[in-house]
Parts: sequence; C-alpha cells; structure tokens
Amino acid sequence: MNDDFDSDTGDDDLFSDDINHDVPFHHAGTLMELNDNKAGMADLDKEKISRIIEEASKGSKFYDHKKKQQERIDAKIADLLRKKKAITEEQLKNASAKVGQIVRNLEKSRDLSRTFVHVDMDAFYAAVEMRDDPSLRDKPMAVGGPGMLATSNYLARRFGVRAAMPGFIGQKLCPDLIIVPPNFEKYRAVNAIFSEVFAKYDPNYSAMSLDEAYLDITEFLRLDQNVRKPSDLSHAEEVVSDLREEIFLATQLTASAGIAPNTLLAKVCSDINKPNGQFYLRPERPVVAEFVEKLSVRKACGIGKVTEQMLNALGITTCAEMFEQRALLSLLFSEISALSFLRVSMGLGSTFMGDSDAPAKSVSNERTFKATSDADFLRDQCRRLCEELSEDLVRKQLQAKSVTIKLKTDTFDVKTRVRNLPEATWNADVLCRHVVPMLESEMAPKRAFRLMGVRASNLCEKSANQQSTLDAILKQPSGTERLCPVCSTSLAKLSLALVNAHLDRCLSGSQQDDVQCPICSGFFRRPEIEHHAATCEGAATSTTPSVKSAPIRKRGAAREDGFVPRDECQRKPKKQLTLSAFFDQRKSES
DNA sequence: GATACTGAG
DNA sequence: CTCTCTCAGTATC
Ligand SMILES: Nc1ccn([C@H]2C[C@H](O)[C@@H](COP(=O)(O)OP(=O)(O)OP(=O)(O)O)O2)c(=O)n1
Ligand SMILES: [Mg+2]
Repeated sequence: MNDDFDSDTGDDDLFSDDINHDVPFHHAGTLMELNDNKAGMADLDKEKISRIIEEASKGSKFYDHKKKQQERIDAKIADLLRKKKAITEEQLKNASAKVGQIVRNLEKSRDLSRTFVHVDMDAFYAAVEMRDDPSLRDKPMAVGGPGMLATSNYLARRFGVRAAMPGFIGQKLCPDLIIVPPNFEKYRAVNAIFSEVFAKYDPNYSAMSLDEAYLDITEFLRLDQNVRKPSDLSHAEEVVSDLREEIFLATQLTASAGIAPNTLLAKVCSDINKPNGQFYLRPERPVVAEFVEKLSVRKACGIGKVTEQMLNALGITTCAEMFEQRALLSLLFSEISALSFLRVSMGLGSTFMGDSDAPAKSVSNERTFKATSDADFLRDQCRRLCEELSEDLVRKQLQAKSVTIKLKTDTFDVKTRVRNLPEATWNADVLCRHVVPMLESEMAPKRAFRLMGVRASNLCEKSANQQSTLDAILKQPSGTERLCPVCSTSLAKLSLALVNAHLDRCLSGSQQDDVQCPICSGFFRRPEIEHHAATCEGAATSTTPSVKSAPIRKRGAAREDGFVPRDECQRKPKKQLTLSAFFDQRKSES
C-alpha cells in the first residue's frame, strides 16, 4: 500500500504563479466590473448577512420547516457517529485492505491524456439583463421575483444576495436591489449563439444547462495549427482564451472556464477565477494530487450541504482528509457513495462525454399557489397540471406508464404518491383520472396545500416509424382543414389539449360513449363534445385563471378508478403517427 | 416497488 | 404578502 494516492506528492507549491494562469480579458469599460472597493462601505459582512436573513425568516412556516429538517439531519449524523463508534479495529483493518485494492485499481485507470473544459457563463441571466439594459449595469440587481431569485449580479452578491434566495429577503439585505423578471426565451436565444462557439471546439460538447457545458478539446488541440504569439500560456489555455473571447464577441457576455484532465476537476477549476477568468490544471499526477489535497469536499460536484455536514462530523473537510478516512467511509456509507468519495479524493472524474441525447426518464409539471384546502380548487389545479403535462408529453413524443402526484402542505412537508398505469398514455384525461383519486385520498379538511405537481415516468418513446407517417400527414397543403383521421370531425377550432383528447379517444377505439370536457369537467356524448368544448374553452380562457369553482363533476356509469380501456394506446403504430402529425402542425402554426 | 432524500442549476 | 421548478440518482424499507 505504498502506492497510496498521496504517498508521493512533492512539497512544491503547485499553486505558485507559474501554474495558476489567470487570463482575464481587458475590454475597456465592459460589463461586470466589480469596483473592487476595499473594505466595502456598502458591503455586508457575513455576520450581518446571516443576522438579516435570520430576522427576515424567523417565525415563518418555512423557517420552522427548515429547523425540523435540520434536526433530522442532525439525528442522521448522530446515527452515523454511533455507527462509527461501533466499528472495531479488526473491521477497519479489513476495510483498509479492501479499499487499498480499489485505490490501486483506480490509480491504474487514471487517464490524464484528454483535455476537458468546463465553460460557465458569469451571472448568466443577470448578465443578459444588464447587457440589454445599460441602466442596470452599475446597480445591484437580481433576476427572479419577490418569491424567488434565479441569480444575482456580482454587485448584489456582495450584499449576500444569491440564487435560490427569495426576492424579499434579497431586498432586506440590499434595499437598492433591483429585481428583474426572467426572460427565458432570451436566455435560450443567447445560449443558441454561444453554443455554436462550443461546437467549433467540440462538436460533441455536453450542455448541462443554458449557461454551462463541458467540452473535450483533445481533438481540437491536435488539429489546431493556429500560430500564436509566444507566451507563457499552454496550448490549451490559449485555445480556451480564444473560445471565451469568441463567446464575448458573439454575445457581449463573459464566461469563465476550467481546463483539466477530467470533468470533475474542470468544473472545480471553472469557479476559481470567476468571473471572466480561467484556470488550467496541468495534466500531471502530482499537480492533480496537490490540487485536490487542499480542496474542500464541498467543491466537488455531488457533495452538497448535507453530505458536507456528515463528512465534517467525521472530521473531514478537505479531500486529503477524505482520502485518509477512506477505510472508515467504506464502512459507514454505501458502496456507491464510498466509491464516489474515493474518486473525488483522488481527483478522478469522468474522462468521456456524457450522453447528451440520453432519453428523458421523467417529465413533470408543478406549481406553487396560495395554500388552500379547497377541494374544488385543488382538483381543478390537478386537472390543469395534467393537461399541461400531457401537452409536454405529446410535444416530446413520450408516453407514461407511471404517474406521480406531489403535494406540499402549508408547512412545507412534501408527499408523493405513484400509480402505475395499465397502459402507457399521454392523454390528459387518463392521467387526471389516476391522479385525482390520489389527491383525494390525501385531502383532509384540516390540511392545506401550497404546491401540487404531476410527474410522468416509466416513459416510452413513440417509434421513429410512426414519426415518418406523421410527416406524410403534415405535407398536406396548409390551407386544408384538419380533420380527425378516424371520425372526420373538423378539429380546426380546437386547442391542443382538446385535439389530443379527441384523437386519443378516437384512435384508441374506445367504446365509451361519455366524454368528459377537459375545461368544465362536464360529460357529453361523443358527437356533441367538440362543439361544446370549443365554446367552453373560449369562455374559460377569457375568465381569470383562478376560477374557484368548476362545475361539479357528474359521473354517469361505472369505473370510478380511472380505468383505461386496454387498447387505449396499444396497437395502432400507424394511427399514432397521425396523432403526432396533428400536433406538429399545430405547433408550427402557433 | 414505493417513498424520501440529496444535489444540480 | 412573499422561500421555485425540473430532472437525475441514491437510500431505505
Ligand atoms: N438555483 C438556481 C441556480 C441557477 N439558476 C439559473 C440562473 C443562472 O444565471 C443560471 C446559471 O447558474 P450558475 O450556477 O452558473 O449561476 P450564474 O451563472 O448566475 O453565476 P456564476 O457566475 O456564479 O456562474 O441558472 C436558477 O435558475 N436557479
Ligand atoms: Mg454561470
């Protein structure tokens, strides 16, 4: 075991200047200039920040919930420490031997041959808003609403204003804080622009969100023949500097980047010289070892607030300490967790690109509202969530075999209930018929909810085969009226949800005579529903969103339990095609 | 298999 | 007044 990971690291200061290459740009008077005013007159220190936050939240239901949550974590930690106490020398010795073997294997698998870059836009949403409204540039601002902030600019961060903080608390920390509502379409458009830059450096880049991506530039470096001025910078640093410059020229926004031999390290590195900087970690084992040694475990992607607390309780703060305790950790945590801790502490990370086109495993839709126990309101909310989810499923050409309802009480306690469906579906009515009973069994006169959500999982994709038939349908001249391919009823005036409901029912060959109107929940005979629904919908959309009372649901005959006719979405490869064709049509119209 | 928990952005 | 939303993976029973 003398080949332990940290056994041969030198004493050189590997963070000295010749290794830590910070490469800022020097655009005169651009965004994001932190007037580095010293012991900030306006700045708030940590004490003051937490005091204000504390005062703003004390006594609230949210605060109480957080407290209870923390108590559960403390109990878990106490458990962990008890478990640790019970471990014998003998067990530790055995574990140590086992882990030693794993360490050797991991070490053998270490690959320093590839160059990964993690690119992360600086204060992304806020930077876009500042770019487009110069009056915001020298002011503390955040993007979001009074209830929640998505991010803040760097000036606001000095006051402690951060992402995932409610806006009203942000304003207590910083009375001059300007809160701008988000423009997601804009961020998507900006993302599309700099994504083209990513693609030039790695056509296989992997986007993690609208503002960050991993690139493997190994290949690019091999092919890059650009002649550059002599400099202290490595080839990789030059290239990444170019990349960031290109992003800036294309968007007027700055990005930060980390360059390292794997994605885990690249991500950590992108944070080091943020904003508008980059950090290069040389692909040499001792350099990586030294780097990781001092690294706080919290910096590793996957180790969050809770795990950090647990590790801290074991006396582990840095990755070096985590490596020292590897045998103990293998006894206290699951195999998966222990292995991931070990990899982090050795500075090992992924050296290949994640599947960016991996199929989705779930699709969900949830909404927070004013806490209520009103049954009609909740059922109505539930139905809307199902309808919206259904549209999403159709758009993505996915059907669900399981559906989950999520409820959050006014005290912030969350409950989820799943139900497996007899047949995969994307039909809003079907989803709804399964979800509503789950909702009802959780409702109690006393209990008020502040959030409801519906999730589709166990997804199956509609086949490409079906997709092609759909294309044929779409080729119809745009002037022609859209008819239901099964019953030939005109569908021109119906909304996406209604067309969905109609087609699904028609295509399923359902024998059911009663059809429930998705708007008013009333039941109608098949030939009448389309006309009714069109008018009903017109009325509904013109009224305020918070319609308290939908008409009472009358239920004719049998089948309370949301039973789905067996052939609802079975068979009919061809007809399903038709269905999706319709939706694509509608989508391109709107 | 169902539900809760953790983490990310 | 006012503490998000979506998705993935893991833990626990
Ligand atoms: N809880 C969160 C965290 C982030 N975001 C959004 C807003 C951010 O602009 C964007 C990118 O997230 P980052 O963590 O990269 O944060 P920023 O880009 O805003 O700042 P930084 O400069 O620290 O990267 O994602 C969000 O909506 N909700
Ligand atoms: Mg960012």
